[in-house]
Amino acid sequence: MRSLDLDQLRAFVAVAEAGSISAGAGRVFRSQSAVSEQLQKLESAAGAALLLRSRQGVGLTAAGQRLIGHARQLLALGELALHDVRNEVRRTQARLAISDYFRSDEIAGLLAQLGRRCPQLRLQVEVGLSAALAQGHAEGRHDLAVIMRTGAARERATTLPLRREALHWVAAPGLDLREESELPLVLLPPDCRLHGLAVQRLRAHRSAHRIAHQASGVAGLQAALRAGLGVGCLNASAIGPGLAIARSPRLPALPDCAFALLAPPADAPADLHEAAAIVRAFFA
DNA sequence: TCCCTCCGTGAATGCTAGTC
DNA sequence: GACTAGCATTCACGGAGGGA
Repeated sequence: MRSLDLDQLRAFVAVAEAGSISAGAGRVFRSQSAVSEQLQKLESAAGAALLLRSRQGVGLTAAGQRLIGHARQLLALGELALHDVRNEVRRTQARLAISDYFRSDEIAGLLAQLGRRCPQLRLQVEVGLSAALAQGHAEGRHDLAVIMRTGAARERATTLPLRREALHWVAAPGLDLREESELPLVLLPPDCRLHGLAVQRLRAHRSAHRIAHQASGVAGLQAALRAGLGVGCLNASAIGPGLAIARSPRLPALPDCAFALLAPPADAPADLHEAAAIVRAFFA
């Protein structure tokens, strides 16, 4: 009866994450040839090819993709077992803040991945407005924060770019704005960056407008837009079903927005830096 | 103590993509 | 086409550990 060797699994995960046997070998502090042989033994034990080898590096086969999730769980379980028998309690509190404009289905996927790959983390998640989250991070109330930015912002060493998205005017499909002397706006409160941006752009464009509905969160904002209460401003990935991009000469062009990660400080526990790396990889 | 097995290292080798 | 860099595999060798 063949069984899986934890050292071989560790090498396998390292190689898969590094993208090559050479790079993976460095991660497990072994020579490249030793890791190559470990992988061959693991494949022999598994009875299937796990890696697609090429001169540019390695990728995962279908079997490898199935195994890697189990491998991570087994390694995490092994760590947990060791800490248990040594009577060590290793739990790191991770206070994660995420912009409300970040897609909720992606938040679930991100948190699931963090839970799988960092089982020692005790996650505490807050979803809110980016300005408040950034302030919370600066004041040490959040360890990591995924925030949305519009326009130029002062860069800090701990600010890591994640991705850019287009901003759009959004409304229920078929909403007719021609009858409205003032554009009815559906926005979050004034401390929301998109609220300020939308109003500023409309003023510069000399488009008359009024706040028709002020929602407390993006879900409420989407619901109000779907109900036809007016036109709002959303990033591309937040335009959910039942909403469409609104086009009118009265609506000025909008800039792109950017999601960024406010990472933990350099002296933070290694678990938090690992979590930050996972968040970045999630966006890659 | 000897022998065997396992595992790791380093050198040699082969292959491919990129560069000049 | 020659050269180089980067990648993988193979092989010889040595150390550690276990059994007789």
